[in-house]
Amino acid sequence: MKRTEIKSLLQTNEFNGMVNVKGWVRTKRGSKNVAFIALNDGSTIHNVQIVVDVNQFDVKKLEKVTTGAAISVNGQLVQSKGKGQTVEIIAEELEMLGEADPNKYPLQPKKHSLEFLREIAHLRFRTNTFGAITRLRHAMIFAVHKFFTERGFYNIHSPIITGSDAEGAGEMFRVSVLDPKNPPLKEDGSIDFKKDFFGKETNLTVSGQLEAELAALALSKVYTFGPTFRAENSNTPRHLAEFWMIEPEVAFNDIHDNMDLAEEMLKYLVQYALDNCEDDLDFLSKRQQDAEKDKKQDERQMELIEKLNFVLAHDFERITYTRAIDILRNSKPNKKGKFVFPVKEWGMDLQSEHERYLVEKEFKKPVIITDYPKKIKAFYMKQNDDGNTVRGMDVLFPQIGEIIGGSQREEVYDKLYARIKEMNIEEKTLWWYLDTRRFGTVPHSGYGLGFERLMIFVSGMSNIRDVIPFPRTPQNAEF
RNA sequence: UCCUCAGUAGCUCAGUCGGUUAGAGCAUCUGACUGUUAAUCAGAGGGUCGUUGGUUCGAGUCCAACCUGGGGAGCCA
Repeated sequence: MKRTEIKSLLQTNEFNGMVNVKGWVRTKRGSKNVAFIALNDGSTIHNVQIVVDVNQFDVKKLEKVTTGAAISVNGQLVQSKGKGQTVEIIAEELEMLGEADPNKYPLQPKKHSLEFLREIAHLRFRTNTFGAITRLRHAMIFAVHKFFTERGFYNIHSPIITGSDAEGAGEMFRVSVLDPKNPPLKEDGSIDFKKDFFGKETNLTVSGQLEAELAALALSKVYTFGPTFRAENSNTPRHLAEFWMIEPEVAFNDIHDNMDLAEEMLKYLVQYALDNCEDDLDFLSKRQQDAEKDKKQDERQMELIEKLNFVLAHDFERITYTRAIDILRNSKPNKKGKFVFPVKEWGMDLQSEHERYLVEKEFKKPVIITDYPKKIKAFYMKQNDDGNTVRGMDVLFPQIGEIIGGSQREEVYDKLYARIKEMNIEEKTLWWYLDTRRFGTVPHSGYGLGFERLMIFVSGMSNIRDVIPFPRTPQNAEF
């Protein structure tokens, strides 16, 4: 008999005949004559209830039906007599697919801490929370491709192994096939990477931006969505060593078009989640509300779905770095000396306490900051006429901080070249990038969205390690 | 990497001023119960107190180092 997914079973209105369901047991409870099995197959967060007339089944077989076991059940689909569910299955045949010894199986029908579940990441898919996150994550991946496809973008697979640390975005993971104990050496004693696989030193990518720019300067609208690797020793709830990044790059777009695209995309993704993941968001909302109970009143977050709707309903605040500094300088916490890093002069980098203040206290909604001092930003950002600032933009979200970083790119060869020299970047490794400014260069813009940071926001989870199946962080690559 | 908090049963935690045989809830097991909703009720089993060293007549408790985890900071998306 063909398996029916629980998701479609629960939506059915037809109650005639047998069905087959397969899945994993969440709980079994009952009395002398009747037992109830809550079964889940991952197609939805909801379980289907299996009703078992204990007297019609082998006692030993039923004993093995414990939390975590996989079973297949044939039975009549009927309207439920009990409260709490509309339909249920009256079991006629029950087949054990895979037992789960209750004395060894670590998941119990009770609440587990997220820290504990991280230690059993191979099994945490089987919890409501991680089922919901996994389905939501898929929906967001799909929505990203849908958004860009609907707008005429082409997806680019930028290389994962790269030969240059072009962006200077962070420490890199080396890719090498040389014997680490006995590498070939040059005469001066340094490692001879000419003998390595690619004939040069190579690393895992820290960004697909530069390659995306090359494609944008031919196809006009492109985006990448791939894995990104940073070997920074970052230990925070917002950083991963391996994460997924979305990087659109658009020819002929200026910084304002870029902001429009970023805001439109974020709102599209949030709307898509609300439209397509209602059940999972409801669960995640309850989960979050539960977690919030332990926090102080003023530290509590807005309810998840309310928060998502709030973002949709309001325009992001767009301010320049200069204005941000003005606001911060005159803010109460700055005057009262509450900031760990007091805001004094123009030119300083904004600390996360400052970004937080702007987003959570001053504007109470997402904020886009533009026109940063060129000293604190990357070499490729378009220089303004004032000579001091560049057309960079950071989109700041509550709790997360920087969810998007982007800019209009410097398209004028001489200016870009001068900046490369100023910042002591090896121009030899960037000849191909510079070439695009020599042949048919045009203004263009783009940005990078950290996919897991988006997931934090949409799911209401507070730690980035809980929105990716197998997080890679310093000292942790177990699964 | 820095600051800070924590590590006690399968899980979540309590453990007073350093003092007898280290406790609870949940989970598990056994029994009871005619439809339960994280079922309920009764009982039972379950411990290298993160590791190593030190102080002490005596350490879960005090000290040191290390390991692991949380939160904050930096780096950034």
